[in-house]
Amino acid sequence: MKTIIDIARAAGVAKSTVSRYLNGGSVSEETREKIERIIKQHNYVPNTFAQSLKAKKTSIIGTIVPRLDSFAVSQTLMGIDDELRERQYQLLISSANQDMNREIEEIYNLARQKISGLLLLAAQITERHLKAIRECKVPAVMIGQQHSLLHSVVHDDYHAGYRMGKHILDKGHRRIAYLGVTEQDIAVGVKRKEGFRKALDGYTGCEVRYYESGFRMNEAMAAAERLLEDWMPTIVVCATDNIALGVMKTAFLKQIPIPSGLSVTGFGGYDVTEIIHPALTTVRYHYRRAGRLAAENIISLVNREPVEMATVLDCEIIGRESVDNLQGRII
Amino acid sequence: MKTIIDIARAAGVAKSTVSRYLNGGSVSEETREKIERIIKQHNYVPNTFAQSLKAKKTSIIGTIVPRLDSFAVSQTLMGIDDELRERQYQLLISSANQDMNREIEEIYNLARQKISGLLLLAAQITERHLKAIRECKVPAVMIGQQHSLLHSVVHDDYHAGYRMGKHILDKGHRRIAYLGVTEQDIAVGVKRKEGFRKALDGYTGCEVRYYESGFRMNEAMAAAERLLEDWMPTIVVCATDNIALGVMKTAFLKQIPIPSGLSVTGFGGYDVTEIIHPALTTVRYHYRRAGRLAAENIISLVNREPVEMATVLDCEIIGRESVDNLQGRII
DNA sequence: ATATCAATTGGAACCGGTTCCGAAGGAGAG
DNA sequence: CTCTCCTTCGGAACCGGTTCCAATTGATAT
Repeated sequence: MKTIIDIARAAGVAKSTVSRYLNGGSVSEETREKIERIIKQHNYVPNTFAQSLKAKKTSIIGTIVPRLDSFAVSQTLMGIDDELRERQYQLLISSANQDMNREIEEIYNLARQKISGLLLLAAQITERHLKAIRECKVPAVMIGQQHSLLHSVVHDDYHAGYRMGKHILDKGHRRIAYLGVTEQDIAVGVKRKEGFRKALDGYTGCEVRYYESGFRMNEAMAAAERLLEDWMPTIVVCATDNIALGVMKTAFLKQIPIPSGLSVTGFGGYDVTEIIHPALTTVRYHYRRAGRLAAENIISLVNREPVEMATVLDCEIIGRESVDNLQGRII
Repeated sequence: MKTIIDIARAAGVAKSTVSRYLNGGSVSEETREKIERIIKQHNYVPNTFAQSLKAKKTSIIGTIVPRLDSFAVSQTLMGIDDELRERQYQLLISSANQDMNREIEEIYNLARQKISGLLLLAAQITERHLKAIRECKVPAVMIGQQHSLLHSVVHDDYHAGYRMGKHILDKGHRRIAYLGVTEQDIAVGVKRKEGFRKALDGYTGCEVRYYESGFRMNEAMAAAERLLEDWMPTIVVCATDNIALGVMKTAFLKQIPIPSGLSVTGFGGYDVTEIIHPALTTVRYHYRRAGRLAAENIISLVNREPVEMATVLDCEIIGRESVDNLQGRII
């Protein structure tokens, strides 16, 4: 591998001159051309370590994700990748594999690699997260969750819940089950439910019951089992698409036709929701755009430009076949 | 940030001694303890750039993937991550975003970062891939595709096809459509089909027709449309789960009941295939294990240990509801 | 007591860049 | 013609580690 000294020698100049050429310092037209030619000829590429060693930082943005096998995560990553690539930053992905301790570990780990910014996709932000970010003195942007002390790019979960509430009311549903998740997850467990509750607020002649499930399919199926034994609503509004898929599966197994016997909705806009039959009514989130925006914001932070604390992305209802229109029967 | 000199001064030794302590050289018990205490106290961590600069390599394994939003890819990555983490290697993921030029670019790019090994998930291996790997002098392991000049970890696509063929014959199907993909993709386009063909070989009273589709859902739906207008088989064997999902969707839209009106199968063992209704008969591939093995192999290569050129993983049929059993009717 | 040897340690060079500083040379002003 | 000033360039220090080599020390063998 060629070094800057080889180039300098071949060009008959000092290595500081080559360095200056590379970094846009003042170099005469003549030497500029000479160096350029020689660099091409040897196809020389500067050693990134030597550069980073002196500079004490890199152009790497570290991204910690809870897991890799999730539609939301991979879409978001693609958005991040798009933006970073255009802006000449490197993306370093690190999976915490659903383990919060590892999330914290990875923050320190990435800091060791002198990443210049951190993007964090996490379900919860704890004191330990904050401590790690503070200690590492690394600019950070959260995606998907909001926190008063951190910059973030979030989806408008409250409105998503609200719109979903209005949507199913429009469709004539009045016996409603809401299958949510733990309130430890602010975005999914609290905001969506609050928006939903608000939409139904003051609606008389409307019965709503709230249930809770885990995030995984099999937990959702078990929860659906319990729910449907407890009560028979006309619709189950699920806090995520995965939960909705679990409910649908349970309904199929119980020979309950969807949507005529039971309507189901989700949140997320996952690809599969369109593929399955009947297609699932859900809320589309703009993951990819969120990733892009987060990448933009972290770059701004790295360059010490001002960035608003929370960037909120809108989302939209996608009405599909999994919700029956009861309007006719009710009137 | 503390440097090795701070530690050396605080411990009253030379920095070479501290370095020796860190790298397991000969250090007396006494100084060992002293240095250990001081390192903990300052919580010092060596600068990775300075280390890599001298060592001229890293403990990073670069992985190039064609895209991030694929079940197979994310599962494989998780397997790679598991193994690398255990073995103290770092994983650097790079997405080529379905663009082959970018695959090549990324090889050079990763080489610049002095990765010590390369894992490559790609649909095709061209001369340019080989050239890049050769030029960068980086050990590489391919995943999912085989090539005579490169180490690889592959799934046994031929047998997968063969077993699928036998399976549907067992179920009594004799009017069979095979919906494949381009033969540029050796594993998916050629191997699966060959195994399948072999299974049906010599079976009299059996009509098989071969069709081709793209990899994406909407291409699959269009292909299914043409196929079903052309001919009405009892089963469509699809080269991937995604294509199978497209066929199922088309069947639903055409009001053809599955499996009583048409059976469908896929390859891949994607999660969704179990969730949908009816659940899809498919072949389960061990992506995660493939990732792990590839990681193991690349580490061996990095350490100049011998590794067999091709590691082949078995896969298994998962018979589910999307295939009707015609056996009774035929007898 | 002295020669031999292994274990331990410090000093210096090195990895491949960046950056500061001062010198050289040419152009324009007085 | 001389004095500034600006542009261009080389030299040297530095970033934070690793590693080679030589020196020191203490123990063992002779």
